[in-house]
Amino acid sequence: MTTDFHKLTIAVIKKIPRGKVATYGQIAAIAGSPRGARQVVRTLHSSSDKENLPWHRVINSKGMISLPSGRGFELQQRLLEDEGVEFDRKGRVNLKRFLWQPA
DNA sequence: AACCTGACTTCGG
DNA sequence: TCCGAAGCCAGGT
Repeated sequence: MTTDFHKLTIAVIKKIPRGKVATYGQIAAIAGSPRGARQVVRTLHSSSDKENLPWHRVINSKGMISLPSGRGFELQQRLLEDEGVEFDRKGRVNLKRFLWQPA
């Protein structure tokens, strides 16, 4: 897939600072497609490794990790905690504090 | 070309 | 705050 959206998405994800998180929809919007959250997912699936993307900093709008337990969930949560991102009792991140605010 | 699927999101009850 | 339904987009079959 070689669309502008794809490239932009990669570029945007690379900018997410350590200790912060971004939502799929947020990234999609910045990349120019407010409704493209699902495309962001594709990009992660296809280029997270080769592009060296901080995929663990991408979570859903509820502030929760979207991966199924046993297939990355634990890893993602650990990586984020290592960067200082906190999870509440129900595994949610306080977006008020950790959401990346490009500005 | 139709149909299915996914690391999503928003909205109403 | 939680749950279900409906909307969305693009790639794979």
